[in-house]
Amino acid sequence: MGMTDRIEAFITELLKDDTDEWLEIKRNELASVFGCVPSQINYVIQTRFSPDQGYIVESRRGGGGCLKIKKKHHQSGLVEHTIELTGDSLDEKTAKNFIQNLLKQEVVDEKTARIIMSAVTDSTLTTEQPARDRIRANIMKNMLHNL
Amino acid sequence: MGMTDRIEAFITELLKDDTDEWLEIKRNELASVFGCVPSQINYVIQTRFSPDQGYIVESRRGGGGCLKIKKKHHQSGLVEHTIELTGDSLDEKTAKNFIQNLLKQEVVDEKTARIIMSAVTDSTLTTEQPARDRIRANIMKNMLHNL
DNA sequence: TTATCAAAGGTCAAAGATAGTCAAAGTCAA
DNA sequence: TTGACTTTGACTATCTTTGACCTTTGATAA
Repeated sequence: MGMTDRIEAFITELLKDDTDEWLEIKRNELASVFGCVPSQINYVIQTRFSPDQGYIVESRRGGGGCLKIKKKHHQSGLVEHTIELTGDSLDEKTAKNFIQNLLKQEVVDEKTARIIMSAVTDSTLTTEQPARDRIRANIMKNMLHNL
Repeated sequence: MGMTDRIEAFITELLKDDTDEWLEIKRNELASVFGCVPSQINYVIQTRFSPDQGYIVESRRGGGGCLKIKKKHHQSGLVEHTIELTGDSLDEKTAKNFIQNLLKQEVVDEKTARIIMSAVTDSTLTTEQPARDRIRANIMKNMLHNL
């Protein structure tokens, strides 16, 4: 397991406790704990704690600055929320993030996630853009409705 | 016994232990153990651990990347047969029949059938023919491979 | 008050680490 | 000999790690 995965696991663990609260971390501090450069933390945040993956991140620079991370919670249910976010067009990467998020939140199991993923990857959707992203959005929404 | 057969045997042996778990291997590492080029591992995977042969393979590139292999649990000849029948083009009515048949034979449960159906109905596939039936076939085969 | 400085965090592109693809060359049995 | 299967390696795609340089903020000195 690489650096990024370890830092991800660390943050995820911290977030488990603070349900619904902001988790505050110091970028430089965390970096030195893991023995990596500070900008690696940004990479972790960008690739593992994006809005698509159900997180909100804010930050403050300067003295006493920090990163604040929070897990989103949805009143209307994650599935409905994901359908809304999908809209009329959906690219492959975002689709993947959505599915991973549903899996992480245990809304779907691993097998279902894989089946859904297999229906919306670029390798199966052989149409030209922008039709491809529109079809992907359609398929995604339909499947989610039938969860 | 050639290289490919030896690598196949090696992986099969490893899979025997992890029942129902993902087996993780490093492509480059395995290649150097067997003293072959890395791409030989891909050949082994393609010819010996394909979906048709009952395996699911995923992978990650980049630092910390790896191959993940898993033996599918419920091997049913019907799934493979359906994949064959699907071919390169599939109309809606036939798709529906296939899914109902899989359901009747209890190869898939109702929820899974519903999800698959929702991905291949005409109402989601908004492309013009004959592209529509080709995409439908793709989606169908991909999903079946991941059952 | 205002200029300046130090202490955060942000950006981006290059380098590094894996895996994938494809076609040419090699091998072997019928 | 020929055709199917195997082996190789050059080139490609993707993900991660690192570091130089940039921006923002709060504190402090003038």
